[in-house]
Amino acid sequence: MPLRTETREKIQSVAAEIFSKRGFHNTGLRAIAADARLSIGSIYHYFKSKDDILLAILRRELATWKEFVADLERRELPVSKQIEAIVVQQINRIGKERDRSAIFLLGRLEHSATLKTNLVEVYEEMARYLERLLRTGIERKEIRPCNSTVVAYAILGIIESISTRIFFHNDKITGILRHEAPAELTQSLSKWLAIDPLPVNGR
Amino acid sequence: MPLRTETREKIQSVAAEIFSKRGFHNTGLRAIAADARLSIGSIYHYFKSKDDILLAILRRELATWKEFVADLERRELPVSKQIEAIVVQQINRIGKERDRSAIFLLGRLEHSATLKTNLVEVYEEMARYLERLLRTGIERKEIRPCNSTVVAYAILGIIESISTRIFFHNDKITGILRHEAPAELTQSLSKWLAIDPLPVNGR
Amino acid sequence: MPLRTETREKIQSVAAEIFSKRGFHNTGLRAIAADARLSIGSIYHYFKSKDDILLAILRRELATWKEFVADLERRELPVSKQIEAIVVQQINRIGKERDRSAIFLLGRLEHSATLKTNLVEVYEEMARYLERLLRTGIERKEIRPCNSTVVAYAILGIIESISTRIFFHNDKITGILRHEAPAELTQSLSKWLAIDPLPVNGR
Amino acid sequence: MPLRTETREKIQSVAAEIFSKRGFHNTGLRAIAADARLSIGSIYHYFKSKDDILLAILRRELATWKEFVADLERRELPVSKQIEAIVVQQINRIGKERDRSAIFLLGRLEHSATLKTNLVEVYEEMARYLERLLRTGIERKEIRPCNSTVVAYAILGIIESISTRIFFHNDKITGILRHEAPAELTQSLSKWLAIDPLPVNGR
DNA sequence: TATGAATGAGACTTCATTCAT
DNA sequence: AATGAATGAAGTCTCATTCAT
Repeated sequence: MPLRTETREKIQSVAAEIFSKRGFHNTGLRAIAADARLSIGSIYHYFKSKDDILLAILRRELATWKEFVADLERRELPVSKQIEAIVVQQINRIGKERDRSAIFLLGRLEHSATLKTNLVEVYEEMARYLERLLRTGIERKEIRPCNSTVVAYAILGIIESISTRIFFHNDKITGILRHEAPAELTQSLSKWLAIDPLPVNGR
Repeated sequence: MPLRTETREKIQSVAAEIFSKRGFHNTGLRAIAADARLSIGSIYHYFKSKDDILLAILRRELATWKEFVADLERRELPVSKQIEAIVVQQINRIGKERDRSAIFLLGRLEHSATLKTNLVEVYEEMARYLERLLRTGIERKEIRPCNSTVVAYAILGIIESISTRIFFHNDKITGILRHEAPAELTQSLSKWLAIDPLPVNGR
Repeated sequence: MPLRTETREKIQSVAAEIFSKRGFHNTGLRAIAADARLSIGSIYHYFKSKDDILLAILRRELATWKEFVADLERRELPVSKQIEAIVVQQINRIGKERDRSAIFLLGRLEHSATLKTNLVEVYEEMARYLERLLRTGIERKEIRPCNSTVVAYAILGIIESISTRIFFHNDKITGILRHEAPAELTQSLSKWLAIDPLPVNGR
Repeated sequence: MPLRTETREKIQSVAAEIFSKRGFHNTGLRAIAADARLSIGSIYHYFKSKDDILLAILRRELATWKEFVADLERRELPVSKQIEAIVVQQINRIGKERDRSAIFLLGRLEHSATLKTNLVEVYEEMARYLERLLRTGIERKEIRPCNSTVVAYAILGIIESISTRIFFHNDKITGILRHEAPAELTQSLSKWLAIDPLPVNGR
């Protein structure tokens, strides 16, 4: 018999999947209840509102992200490797864990004013994290001096765009992105952020 | 007395602004009617449904984009300059023409299944265009060989991410992005896509 | 074709009748809509919520009451006659204008916290009015000195109790109350509030 | 370990308090369960429905009332003293025993059609009792001839109105009513019901 | 061309009640 | 005896759309 926790997680997973695929407003509680094999009423034992479900999903996603980046830091990888790892990991997760890779898909959902703050905060928190990472890399001269704010949002945009494309389609391009994006982006990022070679011999 | 066309455009502009800001589902026809100083009934003289308004907006946006890129081609700029122009122009439009810069904001709106196809097509059409452009650049040896599909989506993601951030907020970061993103991204793209220097003296 | 105002009044009257009879919480919008021969949705053109309907009813009732007492004052009746008139008129209205005699039936309805304030205020306003009237009577020596606060609430209670009994039943007692309460209460009030006769010749 | 009976009484007391304060429909079983420190399920061991709880409360209140009036009769007080005692005692109980003074507050609660009969019966039973008492007083020439039905409902209304005002508020007026109502009403009732002095000398 | 009252389907949510444990 | 997860009916409310004027 499912424990409280299991049912809650079930609802969250199911909702994450449907929200990601169809959007928040296009997903009725009927659909969530049906997929979770529960009555609509039951959902309200576990979440106090539909908004609350989305918030729980986002909190879980954010926690996962934080664990992941904390782990990267602990391993004391060079900054460029950390960024690479973040990009590659997010892209690889899409499709493998559809219900748990929603952070980039949900963050931009249409939202009530109440939710907006929370959703935006998740995205902003990731941006702040990347910014700090970039600045550290610049200080340590591991990457070239660049505008960390601009580059942070650019990197998030890349992840989001490619993740979304993979998530929502299943065609030839999906395959290309899934298989080739990690290598291409690794190379792109390395060129993008590489320290400029010293001019050997100024004119 | 406004002509049919003017009223139609008015509705479109008003709707583009509100859809962008609040989302498609969070925007009722009442709100559009109020902002356009029209009755709800009148809107149905110009558009056959709410979905239809969104479609019209997207078609207009796509046309604008096509004109813009056609112009770039006509001027026979080098590929890297064309890409640069596309990125910079989109970012500069945000905030200046809120009601006409919606393409990147609307493309990711939650949508009914019916609309989904159309919205995605716009995004895909832009991706296809960038892909072709990149391949041309590679052929002409103006940019380094890269996976044009991956890079195309990456560039769209960058534009989208930064545009969105500028559009929805008005804080210090907004300022940074607005003023510094064009230069930073120009530089980033140039490094990213630059032809690898010939190894001076192969081993 | 009914004007906006007529429909609004229709809803109000219908709702007043049902609320009075069955209570606020036991009355669904379905019932109001059905009795008003309208769709549920339509009701929301005229009232922004179910609470709002109740508020509108109370405001109308209070206005009626105020007109009535203002008229009494204008006619410069002695205080005891005014009180008598108030009591008798309220009792006579019950049954004649079921949809417009709701003030004493609605004031004590179960209510949301939001409504509570408004509902209570109506009742309190009537109490305050009676208090002032009693004090005036005492000053003018038209009625005996008494605690105007206590007596004001007592009079309201009498009206409420008898009105309610008439409203909700239709039996022998209803008839007795309807026909005999005015005379009995007139006499009762006169004894209750009469100036004590001077002891002619104290033993 | 609480005995069945103690738990049952606990539920009843808690429910009486909340029903009185917030109303029947505004009180969920969750609230009762929480206040009684019980699970919702448990409540259904002691009462077969929410309605049943209210009925039990009313039956208890009615029993208390009957005991009280039986005691008055046993003491063979004059009728006017009995009425006085009833009025004063009810008013004094409010605030002292919030959970057991509910009869006048509950009697007018909104109720399902099923409950209506029962609730009304309690009120009617009190009215019948007062009527009989008044008629006895008239027969015994202890009080003036009056319409016992009308006066019975009037007295109930007075008690109800003042009790309610005390129960739901806590302001200056609450204090006035609590402290001065017993004396004022005692005096009022005595004047109201006093035997008319014999005309000394006809004509 | 323009209006806005009217509609009805469907949204989210609450809650008394049941029942397996 | 006690629990609380699960249910499903009913509640209030929103909104795109229609249509008589």
